[in-house]
Amino acid sequence: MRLDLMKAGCTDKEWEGRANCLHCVIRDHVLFADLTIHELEKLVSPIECLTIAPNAILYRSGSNAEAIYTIRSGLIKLMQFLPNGSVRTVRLLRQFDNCGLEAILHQPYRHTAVAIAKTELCRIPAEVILALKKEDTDFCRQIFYRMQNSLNEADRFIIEFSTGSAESRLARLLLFLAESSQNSCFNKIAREDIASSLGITIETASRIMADFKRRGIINCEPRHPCVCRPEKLRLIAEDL
Amino acid sequence: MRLDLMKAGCTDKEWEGRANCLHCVIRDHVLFADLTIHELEKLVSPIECLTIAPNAILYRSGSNAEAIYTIRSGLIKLMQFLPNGSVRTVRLLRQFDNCGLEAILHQPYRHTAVAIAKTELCRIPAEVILALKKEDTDFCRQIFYRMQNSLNEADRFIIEFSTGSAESRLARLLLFLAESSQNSCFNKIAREDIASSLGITIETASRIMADFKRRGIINCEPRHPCVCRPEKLRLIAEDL
DNA sequence: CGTTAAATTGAGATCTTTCAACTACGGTGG
DNA sequence: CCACCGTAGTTGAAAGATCTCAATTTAACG
Repeated sequence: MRLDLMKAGCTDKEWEGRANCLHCVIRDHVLFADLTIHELEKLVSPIECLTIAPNAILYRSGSNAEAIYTIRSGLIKLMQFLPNGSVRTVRLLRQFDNCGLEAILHQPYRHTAVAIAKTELCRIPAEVILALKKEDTDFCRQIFYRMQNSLNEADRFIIEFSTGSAESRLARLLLFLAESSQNSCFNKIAREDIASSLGITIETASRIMADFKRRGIINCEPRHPCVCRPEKLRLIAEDL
Repeated sequence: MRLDLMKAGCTDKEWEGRANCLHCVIRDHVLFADLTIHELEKLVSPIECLTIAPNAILYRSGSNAEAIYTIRSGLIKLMQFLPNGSVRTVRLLRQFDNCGLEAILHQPYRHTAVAIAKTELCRIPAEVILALKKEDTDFCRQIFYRMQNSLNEADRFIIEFSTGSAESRLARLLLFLAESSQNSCFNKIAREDIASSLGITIETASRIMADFKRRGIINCEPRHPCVCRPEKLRLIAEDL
């Protein structure tokens, strides 16, 4: 796997590789929600939007954390390597989620971040955060909020993806993946990613997915997103 | 179980129920490490130290978060209830750890916090934090640091206590419990707490503990802390 | 269309749970 | 001091879940 960053305009194609946070479509949800247009204008220059392809590595565990990221669309996994050589996914990040917050504390990245799907993100250098923090004390609240959100997601990973039978954990994962879509569908996800997210083997993940298909709980046509039945998945998720 | 808070002097017995943060023995590790004595004096009054007994509930999930806590000694579990009625421990907190950081964001507590052992803690009302944040922008850094630390611990819970066989998870838990002591010992812990921390059943927890005793890996005399052999536990922890 | 990686499936071994019975321990009250 | 009680801990046996390893099929991609 190699780093494969493709720069892209933030919202406007003409601004290739440069952020246009003033007109950003997700601005209300991102880090600068509380800032005035004026404050924003001074600081946006070093911020860039980028798009990374599936399997691209955003950053590596242990490397120098120079920026934090906000996900605009797509799916990112945060992985951690175990002493015995295996790997565990500890977080799945989606739209509005943040990663790399370690950068604010000048600590090295604690995970390896890899795109599962094509992902668009905003890259905010640590200096920008530190500058904003100095100028605007209320800006801290935004960071608190982001960190608290990460903690929520971490708890959710323990509760939903690391508790109960493999079948109910997988049901919860599919519900999670389908959460953001209106028509209960989710993009293809590798069995290996399912397995490392749930702490099970690839074979078990495959068997349960096959079983869900046979029972008509999910429907995955090649080249298309999978469609699922949330009511049925919820029954399995709660072990009823 | 009922709330059983016993107030105790912070460091000086004469200050019963009131904090004496200026002379606090763990001051360098706690939230106010970066503040001057002068800044501290103005704010310590509403802070109190308290000691809670085993099984005492520090706060309940969903209740109004009015204060954050720093643990001075002891062991606290953060629990979360599942839709199906069972319960999962998502964090084990020890000396220097914090909980209830939700208070800073005026969010309700997200866990139920219960003492596993007799625990001493400092209680810092949310207003104190907010006041300090206003006066001292660098104070935010301390909060960032605490939150980042909570994230570390959450990841650790996933990696160490929710990954691999029940045996290696339990070995990692015992290493965690013995971590702070010089002579590799840890206090008695209920099988139920082991089970809810590792996502296994009480019986499995009991069987593995019994097996560890038989193999001479741990030695638990009644009325005494357990003594363990970290080298052996590490081999099991890493599945070698 | 061929090549390669990913996904699927089967069968047996191993691990974990379940449920039930039993034991040990720490109080409490006589 | 001891008998009693309730809770927590232990153990056994069988069922069920998951893993391992190997073989096979399918899908993806140039």
